[in-house]
Amino acid sequence: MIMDQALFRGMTDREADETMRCLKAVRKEYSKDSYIHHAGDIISSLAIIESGSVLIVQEDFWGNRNIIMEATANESFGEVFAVTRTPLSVSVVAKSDVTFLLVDTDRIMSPCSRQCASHNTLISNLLEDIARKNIKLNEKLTHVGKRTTRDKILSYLSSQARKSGSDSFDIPYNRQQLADYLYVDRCGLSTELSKLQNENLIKFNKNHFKLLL
Amino acid sequence: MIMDQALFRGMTDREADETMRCLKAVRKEYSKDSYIHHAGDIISSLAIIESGSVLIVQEDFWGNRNIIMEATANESFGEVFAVTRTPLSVSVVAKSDVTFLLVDTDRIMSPCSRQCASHNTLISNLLEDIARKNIKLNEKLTHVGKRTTRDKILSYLSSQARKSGSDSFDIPYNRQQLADYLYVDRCGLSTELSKLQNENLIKFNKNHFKLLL
DNA sequence: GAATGTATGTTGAATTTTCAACAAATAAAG
DNA sequence: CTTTATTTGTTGAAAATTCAACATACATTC
Repeated sequence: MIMDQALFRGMTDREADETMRCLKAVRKEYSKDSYIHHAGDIISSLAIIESGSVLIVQEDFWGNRNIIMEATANESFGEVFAVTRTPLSVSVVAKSDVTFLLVDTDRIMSPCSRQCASHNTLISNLLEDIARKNIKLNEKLTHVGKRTTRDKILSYLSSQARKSGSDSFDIPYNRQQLADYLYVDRCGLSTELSKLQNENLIKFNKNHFKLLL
Repeated sequence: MIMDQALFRGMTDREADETMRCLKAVRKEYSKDSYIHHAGDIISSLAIIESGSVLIVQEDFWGNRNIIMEATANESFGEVFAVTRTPLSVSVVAKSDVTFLLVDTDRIMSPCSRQCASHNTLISNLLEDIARKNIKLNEKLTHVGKRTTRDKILSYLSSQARKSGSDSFDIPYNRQQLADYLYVDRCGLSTELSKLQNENLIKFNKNHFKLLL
């Protein structure tokens, strides 16, 4: 269902459909392993995945390849590059056979002749999505920016405590996932968590944590 | 001049002024060291600084204070939190006496009665700014996410090479700034750069770099 | 051009992180 | 309940980072 897509929040299925037609969205198909975008390309459309999935990959000067993330059905990609017309710093590759809708962001941003209300909703949703991603990135950066595993942990736990509004809360990651998120070694993470517990700064059990003053 | 502000790109001074009135922007004054926003607050307006400057600070559970960034005249703050209505993860403090314009983001996002063209420009600019910030954050994260100083450097230099479109380019930082950006020790950075040069992977002189195959 | 200041590079010791191998606890499957 | 798989914790050695102190190069000012 197309309206499961975040960009269509607050629209009925009919409205979403109509908006896509009004914006002249184009359906594209790519077969597994083919390149959808190459690093350096300048794109003018965002893509909404209908089926299949894509990999966002980065290749450095010496050819080392790195998977940044995966996007799958009902997710989108390319928004920020399309909106800013910045040359892509990543490539996009079809992980499986994939179909998606391409929507020109200029068309999204300029008012349409029929003044449809869903058009404004779409713009709001796009802005909100990007802003939300922005907050997440900023947050991660403040954790990751700490020099030691200990400080990364404390920064992360502080922020989770604030979000939950309590000094006692669950985190959405297991140890390996938390280590990946903070860019540290899982063993080092476990060790440091144990130390923090011994020093009575925190208490934890599985993914439930409590901060102590 | 108000139109020096990024959000007013493409508008005349008169248009910018008119738009601000149309959006019922409110002028606020805060005196040095007073809190403009507290972490946890939910805000609905972005702020455009007219004079003075503010500090975006973060305080963790144990009370450690950390300056994230500074914003000064003609810059703005609060956009992403206002747009998403996410509780602030930071506080905003007046670094000096400061005046700014508060603009409600709901009003920005909903079409105004007079259908002014600058209104659409404003929305575009806002979206573009946030998207651009997003790209910067993502980029930094891919560098910072590497585990070793060496890999951080190579990731950063690769991306600069791509941006410049050449294997030979200047970087906009001195050593200390680059170290800060990559969250590493300046001495370690210098050492690693020298190693890379000895291994004939790169050549550099001051802030000019060349990547070698 | 001497003196001062700033940016960069170098070194070794102390600290921290990673890595590998394994132990213990918990969950899932038969 | 037993077996198997998965997650988490622990340890010590190797590798990398930080830190402090200093050397060198370069630019600026008087």
